[in-house]
Amino acid sequence: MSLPHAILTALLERPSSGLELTRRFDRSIGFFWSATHQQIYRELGRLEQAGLIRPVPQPPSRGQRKEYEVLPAGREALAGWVGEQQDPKPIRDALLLRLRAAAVVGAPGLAAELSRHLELHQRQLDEYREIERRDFPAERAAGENRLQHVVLQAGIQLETFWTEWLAQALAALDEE
Amino acid sequence: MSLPHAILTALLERPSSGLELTRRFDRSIGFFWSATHQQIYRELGRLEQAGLIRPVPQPPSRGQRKEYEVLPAGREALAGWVGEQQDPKPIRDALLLRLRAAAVVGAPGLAAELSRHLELHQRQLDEYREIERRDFPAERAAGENRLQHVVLQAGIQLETFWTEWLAQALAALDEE
DNA sequence: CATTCCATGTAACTCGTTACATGATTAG
DNA sequence: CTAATCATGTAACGAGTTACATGGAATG
Repeated sequence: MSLPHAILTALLERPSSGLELTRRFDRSIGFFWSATHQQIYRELGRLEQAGLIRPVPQPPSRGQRKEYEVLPAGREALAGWVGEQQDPKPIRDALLLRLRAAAVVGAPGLAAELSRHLELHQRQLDEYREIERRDFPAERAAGENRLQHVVLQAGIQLETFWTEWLAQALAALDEE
Repeated sequence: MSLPHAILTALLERPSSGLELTRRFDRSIGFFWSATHQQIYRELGRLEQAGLIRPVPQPPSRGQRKEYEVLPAGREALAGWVGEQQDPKPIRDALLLRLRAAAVVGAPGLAAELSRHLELHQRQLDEYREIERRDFPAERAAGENRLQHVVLQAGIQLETFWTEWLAQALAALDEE
């Protein structure tokens, strides 16, 4: 049950319409919780139904955009969720599965696929590093956005892991 | 569409009944692709329907266990899947989301939760290391199970990342 | 013979994905 | 005026989860 809370967080950071949310779920928030516009509209409906958000009364009418804001009940629901106990999800990765399958049925073409993934992860890593340079310059490291920085670092370290591991895996595949 | 291929891989490694598969999905295979017995039985039905596996003719009747084995068509389907292009899934992690939410609504109790996760990941890491020591002793590193070892190393490195990052996150949370 | 465990399933639901629909605004 | 794009949705499906059902085998 994370999507509604992802949306509540996003709306607290800034009230938005469905499309704006969709855009934001392609960038910052989407870096660790992605969602399509279909999911978002469905969830906005449920959150409004549940009395956790409401459409903000509009400046006379700009097209048909519907801007939402979080109600006090929504903020409380989010705070409660943040404090819950939730066990980490076990790893679920198709690439690892494919490597294991390759050990049984052979691996033609897998090296190319690993290289491709390596490049994709490298690109993502570069993007995160760029964001870090822009948003968290070294000399005000202990600011109020310590938490955001730590979240970004998780992304950086995860992508670093993938690039390093994929290089290892390629080396191992070479020796087959 | 990974579950059917996970099952095909498992059955190629060793023909099994539904319950045996369930057990194996709690251990080795489950370390990167978990599944419940309900999922497994449903998928076994589909795979049999599709002509990719079949129940192996039974030694007169041992209870009601139904053992399955992979047919040639199943092996081909698996080999094809291994060679496909599949983009890596973006990160989707509720804990990172909760940290971001905590930056907005506050974080009472989050430190305790991070510590708890740290301990869980540490335990998982220890388990992987134990498996590595048992199944991949140093001096025959270049054997035929190079690929299995590389998969296990992914698990080890991922858990290592989490333990290190959680320590950082706890430190950051402390300074709030 | 009652209970527990083994073994295989059904049913109902939620979440995420893919394909499609519809009306309003803007650009050429 | 037409086409593109903005913005909000609906519908159908598949994968995963949770709760429950059923019957045989083994144990006291």
